[in-house]
Amino acid sequence: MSLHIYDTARRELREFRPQISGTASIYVCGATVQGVPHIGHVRSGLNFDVLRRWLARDGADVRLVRNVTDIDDKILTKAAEHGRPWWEWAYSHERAFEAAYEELGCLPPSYAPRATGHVTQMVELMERLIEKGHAYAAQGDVYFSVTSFPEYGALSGQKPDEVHQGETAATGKRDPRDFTLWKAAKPGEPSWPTPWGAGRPGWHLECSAMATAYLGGTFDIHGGGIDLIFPHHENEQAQSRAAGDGFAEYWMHNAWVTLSGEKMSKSLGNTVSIPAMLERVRAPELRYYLVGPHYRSTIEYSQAALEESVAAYRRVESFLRRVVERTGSVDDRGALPEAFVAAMDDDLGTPGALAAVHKRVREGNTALEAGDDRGARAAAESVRAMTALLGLDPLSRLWSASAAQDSGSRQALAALVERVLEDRARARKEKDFARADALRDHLLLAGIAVEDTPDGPLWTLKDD
RNA sequence: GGCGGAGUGGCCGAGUGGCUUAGGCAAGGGCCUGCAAAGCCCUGUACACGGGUUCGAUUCCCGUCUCCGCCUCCA
Repeated sequence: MSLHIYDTARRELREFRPQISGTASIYVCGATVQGVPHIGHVRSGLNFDVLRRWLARDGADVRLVRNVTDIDDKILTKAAEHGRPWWEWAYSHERAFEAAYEELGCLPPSYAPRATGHVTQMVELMERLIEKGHAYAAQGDVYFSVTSFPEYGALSGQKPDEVHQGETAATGKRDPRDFTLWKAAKPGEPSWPTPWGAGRPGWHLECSAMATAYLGGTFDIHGGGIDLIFPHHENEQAQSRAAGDGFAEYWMHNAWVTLSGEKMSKSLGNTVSIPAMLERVRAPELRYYLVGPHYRSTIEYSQAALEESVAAYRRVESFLRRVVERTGSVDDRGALPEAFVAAMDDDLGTPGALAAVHKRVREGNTALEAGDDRGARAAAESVRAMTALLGLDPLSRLWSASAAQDSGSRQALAALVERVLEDRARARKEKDFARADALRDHLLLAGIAVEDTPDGPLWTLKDD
C-alpha cells in the first residue's frame, strides 16, 4: 500500500495523493519564539522531519515550510520584563530553536518565514476578506466574521454557537465569536502601516498568508501540535477558504509530551529544555525516544523510559560498529524490509518500523556470530537505510560532527589506550589475568570501557 | 456544558475478530567467554470493569469507572 495518513479534518486514514505527483508541499506551524525550546516543541519538528524524509525517499520534491512567529503578546511582555528589545528577544529564541532542531537531526526546512516579514501578504489577504464581506475593520482592528462563513467549525468539530473566542480587549467585535485578524497599535508597541491604521498581526493571519505565499493557495499537508486544531487551525482554514483559497488538503497533528500526566508548558513550570536534555543523553538517543512512539500517542516523559531508549539505540549502534570493525565501512543503501515500509506507510508507524530495525539487527548479530560477514553486512546496510529514514542512523555524519571536532585529542587518547591494551593482551597471553583485569579496571576508571570481541578488544568512551 | 483522545504483560510501547509470543528495557535459565561486557537461544505474567453481538473478542457495540487534551496563549 502507499502512504496513508490520518487526516484530522476528516478523522480518518486517507491515502496521500499530492496535488502534483512527485512533489509534496507541507506547512508546519513552528514556534512562537518567546522562550527556550523544550522536548515537546521539538517533538513536532521531529515528527514532520520523519514525514518529510519518508516522502522524499523515492526522490519526491518535498517543500517544507515551517514558520517562525516572531511577534505576539508574550514576546512583547517577556521582552519588556527582561528589559530587552522585542526583536532581540524573538531572534535569540529563534536561534535556540534552530539549534535544537539541527542538533536533533532535523533537515532544514525549505524555508522558515517570519511573521514580521509578511505584513504585505497579510494586508492583501485582509483586503480580499473585507471585499468579500468576511471581515471588517473597527477602530483599527480587523476581525473575521465567523457567521459569514457557514463552514466554520468543520476542521475541529466545534459548533460556532458553543465557541467563545476569548480574545480580550476586542472592543469592536460585532459578534463575540469573531476572531481578530489584525490588532490596532497601542502606544509603545511595534506596528506596521495598513489601510486601516497602524497595527500588528493577529496570530492566525500570518500562517494563512505565509503558507499561501510559498506553497500556493492549495497545498498538500498542514501540520502542527494537537492543541492548534482549535482555534488556530480552524481560523486559518476559515480565513483562507473564505478568501477563496483551497488551503490544506490534509491536516496532521502530533500529540504531547507530558510530565506527570500533565502537558508540558511554561506556565506549569514543568518543561524539560533541550539544552538540559542534551547534557544527559546524546542527540540521537533523545531523538530515538521522541520518534519511537507513534506521533499521535502521548509520550509521558520519564527518566526510566528515556534510558530504555538510550539502551535500545545503543543496541543498534553497537551492532553497526561491530560490523564496521569487522568488515569495513558500511553504506546506507540497503534494502528496506517490507514490514518497515508497511509500517511507515500506515500513518508513519514508527513503532513498527523500529521493530523491523531490531529484527534486522538481531539477524545481523546472528550472522556475525556465525562468521557470516556477507550476511552481517547486508543486515547492516539495511539497518542504516531504515534508520536514515528516521533520522536515526548511528553512522550518519550528522552525529559524528562533534566527535570530529576534537579528533586531535581523540588520536592522542587512542595512542595511549592502544598501548595499555597491548600490555593487557600480553598479560592475557601469559595468563596473568590479575594484571589484565587491573589494566582494564584502570581504563574503566578513566571512563573507557573495554570489550573483548573475536576481532580483538574494542574500547569506547563511556559518556556518563 | 461542547469537542476529542487514552486505559495492554515488571516497565516503555505497538497491534489484531480466532496462531502478531510486535519491538525494546528489565528478570530467570542456557550457549559463548580466563573473567567481564556484548551477542545468540529459551522462558513468564496482558489486554480497566460490567453487559451485548458472534461459533469465537483484547480487538465490534452499549454502559460504568479512571486519566488526559482542546474550547484563553501553547508543539
